[in-house]
Amino acid sequence: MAARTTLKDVARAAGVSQMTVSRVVRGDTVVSLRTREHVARVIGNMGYVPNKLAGSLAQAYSNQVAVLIPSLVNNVFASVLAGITEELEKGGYNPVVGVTEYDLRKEEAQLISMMSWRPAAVILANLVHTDRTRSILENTSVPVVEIMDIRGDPIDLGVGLDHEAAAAALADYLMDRGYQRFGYLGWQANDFAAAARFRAFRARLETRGYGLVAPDVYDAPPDLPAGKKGLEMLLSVAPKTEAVAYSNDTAAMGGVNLCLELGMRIPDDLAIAGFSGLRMAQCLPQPLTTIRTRRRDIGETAARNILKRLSGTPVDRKVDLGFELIKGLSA
Amino acid sequence: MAARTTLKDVARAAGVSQMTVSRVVRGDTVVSLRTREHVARVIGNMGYVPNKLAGSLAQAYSNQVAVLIPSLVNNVFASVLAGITEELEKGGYNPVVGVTEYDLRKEEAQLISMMSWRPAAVILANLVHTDRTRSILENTSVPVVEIMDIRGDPIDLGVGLDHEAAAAALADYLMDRGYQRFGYLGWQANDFAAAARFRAFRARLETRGYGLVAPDVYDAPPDLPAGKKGLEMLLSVAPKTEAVAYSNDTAAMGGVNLCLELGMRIPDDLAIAGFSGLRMAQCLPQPLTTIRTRRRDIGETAARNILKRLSGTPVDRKVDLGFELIKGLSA
DNA sequence: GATAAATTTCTGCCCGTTAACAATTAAGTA
DNA sequence: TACTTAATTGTTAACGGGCAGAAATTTATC
Repeated sequence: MAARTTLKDVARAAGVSQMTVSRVVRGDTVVSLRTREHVARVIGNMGYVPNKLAGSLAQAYSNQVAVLIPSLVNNVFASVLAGITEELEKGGYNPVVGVTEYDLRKEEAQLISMMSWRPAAVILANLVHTDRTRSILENTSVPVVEIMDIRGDPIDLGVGLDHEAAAAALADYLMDRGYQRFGYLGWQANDFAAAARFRAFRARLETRGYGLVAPDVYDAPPDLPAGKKGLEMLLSVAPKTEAVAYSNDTAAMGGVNLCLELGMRIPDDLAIAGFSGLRMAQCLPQPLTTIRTRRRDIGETAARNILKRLSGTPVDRKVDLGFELIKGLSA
Repeated sequence: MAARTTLKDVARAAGVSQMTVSRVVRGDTVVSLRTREHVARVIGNMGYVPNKLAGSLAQAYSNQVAVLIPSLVNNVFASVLAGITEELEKGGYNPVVGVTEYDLRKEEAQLISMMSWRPAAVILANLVHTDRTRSILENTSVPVVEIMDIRGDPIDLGVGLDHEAAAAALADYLMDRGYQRFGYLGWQANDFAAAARFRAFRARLETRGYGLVAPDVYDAPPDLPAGKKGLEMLLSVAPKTEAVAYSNDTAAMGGVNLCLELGMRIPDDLAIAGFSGLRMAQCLPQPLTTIRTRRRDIGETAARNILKRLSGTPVDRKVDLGFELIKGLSA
């Protein structure tokens, strides 16, 4: 409503120079205690809020960190973001979130938009980007962290896990358990990490002489209803399937639900495995067999490494947080 | 790495004036097509990204919208945020997200931090805030939307539903179905909307002569495991409970799971109701009885009203998106 | 070729803040 | 008292672009 009060206004009201007010705002102790208290009081009375646009412009530096994630509704990224947010806050930084919807074009557009705010760092998912995105990231002077997937070379820093190794581990486990006829249900053709898992899973089966009865990658959000429908379709095509691996726990829960409805026993009639290790899936009547990833940790580590880098501390270029096979009762 | 390229650099490289480049960047059609294309090409080659700090500073205007939500991990807010994000994008605005963790102090701190970026608008949850927060919001000239709960008077704009009415409707439904011994499981004492639902639910029971066997509001994230444990505790205290209302679908699913494990039949041995209408809960073997709220719509409407307001179109001060009682098979 | 219309440039000044340097004041010392 | 030294406070010039208005240039029209 009212015209914003600026440094100048405060300075005039307090009878000091703008520079002095600026110093007080930033808690610079060179200002004498007396003036500091005086100015602080005036600031309080006038309800002055410093303008970071101007501040950052002058400093060529901001406390905003650009975060580009594929989806917010996906619990995995929500956790990652929660970790990022919490850790960044400790260093006085704020995340600015952009959602890419697994679309590299949108990622690029979002990145450009965010770069124009001169963020202090960039966090984004996976290692696959458009040429333009790469070029921008390679030429920026701020830290860049690529999270989730760490196969391959990060542009600057990387934090995550080896999705192929994880998928292979799951395949091995299922084969070791004696299953022979496998199905795979994955979604989002452009979720590169998920796609990599799918390929690695199939490849591992093949190295041991097995294969997929009906490999399928649809293009729909991998949620519970999709998991249910997907399994229905799979079973209609390949009714003798013994074990189904899902690209995602939520979808796997849909599969479990379908079995409950159809009266199929898990894992005897059909074994089901997921990916992520959502707590929720461990609360099913039969805890889900799945791969636990350290989502929150990934976010925290990414943020922590940014803080380190910004403060000049050396940082590991690549952090593998690993994964854990949860041997549930569903497979 | 390289010193940033600025308008001036582009102008020099393209052999035109800064003003012309500036016009091209902003898509001003007064520039001839030829020059526009030429300059655009140079911009592309040089990887120039305009500095919005400078632009916004000059214009006292930004395209960032501050969004303060209680939690990201909670699917409800993730959906709301998805709606906000998508709709804001259409108008060329970007959300800057802050998480308050249901803490009014954090909300205040986040708000102050965000206001210093001169956002074009503010979206935050519920109508309860600290005095300082209220005062900041009342004195700002930008649109403010309070979402989720619309009982009471919004500071500027409001979009959501009447949580008390929703809880009362659920209570009525359960009583009409003939249940007599009710339990309630809610979490997060400082989730004001949830608290209001709890009170309204209990109040409605009482107006018809019923009551809660063991009212409980814990302080933990209301997720599936919590819903399971909560029900365990409730049943140990009040084994004869006939119907349990949860403050949240996710937690309710935990209750359903416990019943499955214990071999209790739903709704004969125990009726269960939730709140939110998550799609996931409709995929259970027995779809959950619950209240469907229009989460995504709330986000979209909030964002749309901001766009309207910013473009000078008149806007409804308060939008009630209502709710819908889903008569599932769990109660 | 003259005149009007469409483009493009130029020149300042402003946005609100900060870094670097300069100036002032107070305190301490010989 | 004069002279250092340290502690404070002030001044100036960016930071990168936007906007305004007048002047200069090019292009189109008759």
